[in-house]
Amino acid sequence: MKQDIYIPVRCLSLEKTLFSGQSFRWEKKDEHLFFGISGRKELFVRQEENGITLLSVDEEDVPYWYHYFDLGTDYDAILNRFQDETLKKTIQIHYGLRILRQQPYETLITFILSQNNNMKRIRGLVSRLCETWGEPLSNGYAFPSPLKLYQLTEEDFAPVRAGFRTKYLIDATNKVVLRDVDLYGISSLSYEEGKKELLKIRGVGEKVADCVLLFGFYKMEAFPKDVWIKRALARYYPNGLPKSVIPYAGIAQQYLFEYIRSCEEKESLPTF
DNA sequence: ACCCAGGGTAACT
DNA sequence: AGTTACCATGGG
Repeated sequence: MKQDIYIPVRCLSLEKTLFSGQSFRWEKKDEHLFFGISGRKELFVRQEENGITLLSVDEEDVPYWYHYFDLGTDYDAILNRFQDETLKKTIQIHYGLRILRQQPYETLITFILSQNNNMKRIRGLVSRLCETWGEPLSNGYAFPSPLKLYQLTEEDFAPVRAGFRTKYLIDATNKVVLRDVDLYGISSLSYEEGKKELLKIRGVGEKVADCVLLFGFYKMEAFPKDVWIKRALARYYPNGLPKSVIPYAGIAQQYLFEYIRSCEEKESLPTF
């Protein structure tokens, strides 16, 4: 039985959360309506005043999306730890931004594809990967499973047009399927041990590993340093982040990412 | 035509 | 341990 489920929640802006460069599988349908796919599940979701409405959703899928949007976490309590001037300003502007709890393999592959690439093109790569190798759903395509992509060749991925990233994608899938990398075991590992595991994959370095740990495993101390975050650190935190921020550095990172990217004085920023 | 993009690797000092 | 050219591709 499909039905609309309204869930009240504070501090959740779908617009900010879904288009903040952590997921590449969401579309904006109109002012308040969004459509996206996670794994093999599709969702239409509407922004409400004080919450969201899951539209025409199977009752058994509600816990999945509750977990995906991390609705059990009190974001106000976390954001209250951010008391320095810069972070307070980022929260003022980008309040409602959250970290999604995405699927590990999906996150691993999309962030391998993200390297030395821009967000618009990453969306294109991910969508072509799903269209080529993912199962068709009602309104789009599922993210292909590791077994589905296992033993595919570079030519099989040609339609994706991922360039030099294709061989990394292949290596990641091989290692996950053959258990050279125990991807799903990372859930029960510490941040450091999980990172060590991910770094076994070719094409996965510090930054991509941190993205996977943060967006795919919800390790909130992970702090991915892309070119934008490096600019923000150089500019606002030459001496590092405040102590109280460290345990939730990943969330601070996401706010800083949005903030520095929307900064109008781009010309004055170092390029790294 | 040129520069850059939610970087990583290999080959250098 | 810290730099640097190179990697495919396409948008601005």
